[in-house]
Amino acid sequence: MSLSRSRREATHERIVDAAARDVRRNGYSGVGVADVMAKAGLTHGGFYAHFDSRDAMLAEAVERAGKDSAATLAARIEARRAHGVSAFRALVEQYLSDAHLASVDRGCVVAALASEMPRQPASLRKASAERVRGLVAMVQQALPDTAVKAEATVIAATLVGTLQLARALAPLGEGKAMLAHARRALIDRYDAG
Amino acid sequence: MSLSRSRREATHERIVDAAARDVRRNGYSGVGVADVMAKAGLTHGGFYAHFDSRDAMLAEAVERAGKDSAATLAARIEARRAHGVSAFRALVEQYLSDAHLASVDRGCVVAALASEMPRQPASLRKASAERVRGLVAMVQQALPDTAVKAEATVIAATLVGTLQLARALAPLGEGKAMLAHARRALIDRYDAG
DNA sequence: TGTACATCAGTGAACGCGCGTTCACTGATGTAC
DNA sequence: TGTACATCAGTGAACGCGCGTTCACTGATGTAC
Repeated sequence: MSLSRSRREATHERIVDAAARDVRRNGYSGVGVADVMAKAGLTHGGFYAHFDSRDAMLAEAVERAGKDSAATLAARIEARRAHGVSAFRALVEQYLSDAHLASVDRGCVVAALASEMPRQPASLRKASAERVRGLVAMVQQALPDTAVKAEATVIAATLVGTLQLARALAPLGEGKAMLAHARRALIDRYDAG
Repeated sequence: MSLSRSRREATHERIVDAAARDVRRNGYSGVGVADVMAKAGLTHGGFYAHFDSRDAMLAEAVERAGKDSAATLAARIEARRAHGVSAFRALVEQYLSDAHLASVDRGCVVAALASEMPRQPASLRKASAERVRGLVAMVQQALPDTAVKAEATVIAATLVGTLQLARALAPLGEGKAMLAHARRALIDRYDAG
């Protein structure tokens, strides 16, 4: 039984992982049950043994996507701090990096989904809003411990907005310049030291 | 013939108008052919006499939505300038107003769609990217004519990001406070005079 | 001015496909004795 | 240790619905003479 439970849980993880990427790449409405199951190496029939509904899976996927990218970002910040870079600078440089511009499906779930969040059913909205708060908290933590902490929401909004607009313009080449400009503006403003 | 052409054109306008609202309220994938036609007072059968495809209609709808909200915003800015308010302050106060938070379907198309733009087919991406440039141009125009003009993209990103995050958190009450904070931050920073 | 014909915007039924959901079944893993 | 039974994760076919697209047709508007 313990063996079978761990197997079931491992399968569940694989499904959520696949969905966490698909939801960032394709949006809420672009995640298909059969598709996700296939990516997890399964057939679609077994889906409802794992989730009550497609929406329930999406809620888990959003949470997973948020926690994954938060962990990646936190690790990156730590690594750069070890090299003497400030947490805030590391956060900005990572969030607004060319790599983040390109890898939507591994990146920030808020940037990937923000404009769609208000249209989701309640349970999904809730899971999504939680990711927004997570991002704001992360920015706040990276900020030097002064009165600037109050600026966390505006900074988070600037990060998200910049990445989104850069992606919208990306294949046309204007995206990277936009990122570079925003990196400089934010670092000059909040990390002058 | 001139009469029939104007009738056809008037119908076309009605369809695009309905779609311009629906695409902001429901996203690209939330716009249905039959739905839009019904809102324009028609049956769905006549749709393909007006557009080559659903995507072609969406491209027109995005353009229309952008130009409409830009015109509304410009008029609002002019009105407030007549009362001695600076263009930039008027822009920020209008864009980050509680009214704009609530009325997605009449508001900025970039804020309504940004995270979905990279996922659209080429023709739609192009129309959408054009709206991003339009917004940046509008911000640039409202900025006092100094070196700050270069900040237009970051400011546009902050406006878009703030509105989106506020909407994502809106029903939970955190949205309005977020807007108020961002208004103050932007005005203090760029409109201190 | 009036009649016959042509054009054209819009109608409504139907087609086809994708996709979420259901369900009877299979094969493997675990339990009872 | 071995045999019979129970549990359970996963399979694959099928259902039902929404929706984009097509098409033959209608009724009204405009043109020819």
